[in-house]
Amino acid sequence: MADIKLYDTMAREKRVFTPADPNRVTMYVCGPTVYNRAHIGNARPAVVFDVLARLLRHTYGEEHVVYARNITDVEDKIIESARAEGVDPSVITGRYEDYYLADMGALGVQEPDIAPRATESIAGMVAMIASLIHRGNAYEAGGHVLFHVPSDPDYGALGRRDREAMIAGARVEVASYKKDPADFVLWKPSEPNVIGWDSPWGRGRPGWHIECSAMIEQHLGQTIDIHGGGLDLIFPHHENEIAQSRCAHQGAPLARYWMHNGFLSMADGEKMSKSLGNVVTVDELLSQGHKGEVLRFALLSAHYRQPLEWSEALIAQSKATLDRLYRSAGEAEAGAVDGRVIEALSDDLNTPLALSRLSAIEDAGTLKASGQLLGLFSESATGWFQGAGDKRIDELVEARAQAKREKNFAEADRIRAELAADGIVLEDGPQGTTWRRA
RNA sequence: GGCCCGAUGGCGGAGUGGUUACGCAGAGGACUGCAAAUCCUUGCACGCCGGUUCGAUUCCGGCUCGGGCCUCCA
Repeated sequence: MADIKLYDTMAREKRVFTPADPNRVTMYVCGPTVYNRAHIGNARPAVVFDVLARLLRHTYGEEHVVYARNITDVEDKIIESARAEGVDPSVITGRYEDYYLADMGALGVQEPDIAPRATESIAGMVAMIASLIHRGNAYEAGGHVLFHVPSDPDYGALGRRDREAMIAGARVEVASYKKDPADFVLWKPSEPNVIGWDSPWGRGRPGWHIECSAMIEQHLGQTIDIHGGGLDLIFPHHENEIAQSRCAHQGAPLARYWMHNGFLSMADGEKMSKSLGNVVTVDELLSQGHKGEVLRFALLSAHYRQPLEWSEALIAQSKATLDRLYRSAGEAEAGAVDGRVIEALSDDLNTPLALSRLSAIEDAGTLKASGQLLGLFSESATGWFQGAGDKRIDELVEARAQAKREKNFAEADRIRAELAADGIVLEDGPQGTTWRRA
């Protein structure tokens, strides 16, 4: 079995991946806060870590990988949305969770083994917060419970930043009840009309970071193998998760490998983000007629740590390449996965290299299996090119064949043009004519 | 201001101390009634300036440009 190497953000280098227990490889990825539709940038980590999960399953066995991706369903933006629509927050979260799963599913993302919701782990959060208070790492102030950053001498290791820098660069006013400017919220009070849970510190709701720590503890254990997420989560989110979990667990590290995906940018080179308003949602792209698998291919065409500029040209190139791969794979049954593809993926998930190696595969069955490891070839070539069958097309194709037999090329070309107007491309081969949707 | 990352041919994008993937697009050819698809051929790329070296796109330093993070944005 080839070694898998992963770039570990903590170590700042590629490291050979050795799970603590090869029979139970654990991975946790920060999932969505469900208050709006996922944009294509949000889809990158879902797709990237989906590929990693597939690779791990292929390497360690289907039953030996536990992949969790959470749903953050309590958060102030959710509360704002619910208030704006005049509905219960659960209406918002239920709706966007469904959308999220549908959108990711369209991109060929398999559902993780566990998809914990924050609201279902409140008890674990309360227990962890109580433990942190007990150990002197957290304190109650002004109705809040705060993590006291100076109580953790190792704070800041992931992002490599010292507290002076963090404080100097802070963009937000420091709340007066904080003992230290870097302290962050574990629990905050909820007004009577806001969602909340009873706790030793009064009715309130959890801060963002404690959610992940508690869900990881509950579902995967104190130390997991891989923790993933977007680059922007390194600080403060993952830094805070690390501090909370380590302090609550007598120094046990939260994760043995930290992985972070780079960002998508738009044509102007700027990061795609909600606050900049330059987002395009997965749903919009699908509505424009782009196939989910094409979008997936586009997302995988750059290495996950590299920036990727999202553009129409990228989508078009991805489609052209995928079309050709589908032709090569044809209707073949999946065979064994190509070793060179595994090798590429095993080298820190080098998907562009893996994709290029797909082109070099001779055997259709090997190609199909290898593509499927990347989440491609979700359907047969016929399904890919034709979609649902169409009797009218079949009739026109037959009529054209008749015209060709009669050497009536004018009529044959007229029919071909008629179909072309509907986006149907004809291909004459030795076994007759086939058609596909362009 | 602090920290970090990137810079490869028309486009996407690997990789490497010396011979420079692959894909898309383009060009030429074969095939085709014409196309499409396919096959073959083709393509003066490694941001700038120094350094190390017999030799650097690849290592080191500086610069320029671009991007990201700096309290809840994947």
